[in-house]
Amino acid sequence: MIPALSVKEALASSAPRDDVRVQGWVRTRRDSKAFSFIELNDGSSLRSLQVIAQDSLPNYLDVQRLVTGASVEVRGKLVPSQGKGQTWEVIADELTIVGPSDDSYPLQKKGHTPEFLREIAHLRPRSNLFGSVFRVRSRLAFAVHQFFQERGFVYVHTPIITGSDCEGAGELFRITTIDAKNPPRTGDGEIDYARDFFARSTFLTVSGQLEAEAFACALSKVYTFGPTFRAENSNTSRHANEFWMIEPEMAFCDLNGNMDVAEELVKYLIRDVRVNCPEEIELFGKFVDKGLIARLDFVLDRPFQRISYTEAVELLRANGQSFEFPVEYGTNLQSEHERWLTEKHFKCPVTVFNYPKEIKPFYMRLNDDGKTVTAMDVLVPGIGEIVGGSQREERLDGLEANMRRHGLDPADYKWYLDLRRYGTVPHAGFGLGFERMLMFVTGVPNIRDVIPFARTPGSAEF
RNA sequence: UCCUGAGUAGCUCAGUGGUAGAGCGAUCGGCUGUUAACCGAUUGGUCGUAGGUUCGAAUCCUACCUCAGGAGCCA
Repeated sequence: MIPALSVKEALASSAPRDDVRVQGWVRTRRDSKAFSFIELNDGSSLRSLQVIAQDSLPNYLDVQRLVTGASVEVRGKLVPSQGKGQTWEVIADELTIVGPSDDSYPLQKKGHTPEFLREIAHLRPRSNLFGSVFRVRSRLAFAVHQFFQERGFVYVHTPIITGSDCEGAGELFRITTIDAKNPPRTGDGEIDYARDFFARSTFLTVSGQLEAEAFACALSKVYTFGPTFRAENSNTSRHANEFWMIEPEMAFCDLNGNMDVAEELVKYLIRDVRVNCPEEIELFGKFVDKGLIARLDFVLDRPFQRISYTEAVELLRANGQSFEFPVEYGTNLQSEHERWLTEKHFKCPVTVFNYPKEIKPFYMRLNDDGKTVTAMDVLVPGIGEIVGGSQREERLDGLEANMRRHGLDPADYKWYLDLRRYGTVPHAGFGLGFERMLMFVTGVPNIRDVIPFARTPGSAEF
């Protein structure tokens, strides 16, 4: 049997072919006098392949009953199309109905709302929009690895199950094999996790950063790319409880180097998708966000705006713009403030750095002013924070002091402190939200629509 | 978790106290190298759930559920 051709390969053909085999799902079918047009899609490309099924086929009556959603295999000739709209089509010599469908198939030829498609998450990749989103997702993940591998970074698989329960990166999902109906108890009646599976409390990771630091202090430049779990009851278009995060960590690197890599990475990813997913980006520009392509190109063309937290606060206050929440030094910037900076004032991605130490986690390096730490956030229009990172505190005394100030016991972080005890080096890293990056390059406004099967509060059906 | 809004046919929606509607889809027929085809007919409903007000509720009230937008948390 001849090998099957993907729809993408068939459409890219440079010459007619006498004998081809294609497989896929029927997007739509139209009857003509003596034959039937079938649009065949196999997800290899946004476009479908037109198949001509003539009434001379022995199973033509069955072919005429084919409805959207059915799967078929076609053997025939790839020929130049007589009609407009496509260069190639397949004249079927043999059409096998692999799996029929029926009128209860929920996807129609017409457009559906993303909210409806979310309810049929198992079928939505068969739509143009979601097929495109997930092809881009695959390409974007590849580009992430390409970026780091080209630059000599080592990919590290940090653990999914972790015992670090106080990183300050949000609520955690507990991992346990304890019988909820009959848990072991300590003397004072509390659940005794020392008798749990790992002989201690364990959780799904909220960040691979601490482990990545250990590897950076050995392999110099590393990155992680994997799932992350936060048990936050967040109900927004840009939060999910399971998401993927990219976390580079670099030894002998300071805040400026960190900001350079973050900016380079974001631009690299945009450029890669622009070049390698042109049809998908065009679709998003047409049906999802009319300003998408102009915005992506604009971001590629100019440097990100860099501004210290202090300068940002001054700028926001000086502007006289009335905000719902007041701008005050020492508090986190509100979403409306970030939006104003990226969308109204600079109209491009903005990297804000050197935040007050009170509002940032213990591991960030204290600046010489004694008031700020080397934090940096990359904010992008429409989404807000897409990158969060810092130069890490590499001085043992300083790190221990930070821990105490945050109410943490240094004894719980012995291995992490060892990194400062033995051959400490300045190092820095950041986290890039993979889905947020995907939202940015596709223009898709809801994180639930860039994850195959999204996990959000009250929702884990699929 | 808080604030706001919305749940009516498979989908998108109209219907503000008096017989449940349209477009699309689907089905059947016609026409046609068609391509979000076209023409005609047919099909289609616990009006989110449970209470309440009223002679009468899709419509007014209460609670709950679900979804969306915004806020907080952050990636």
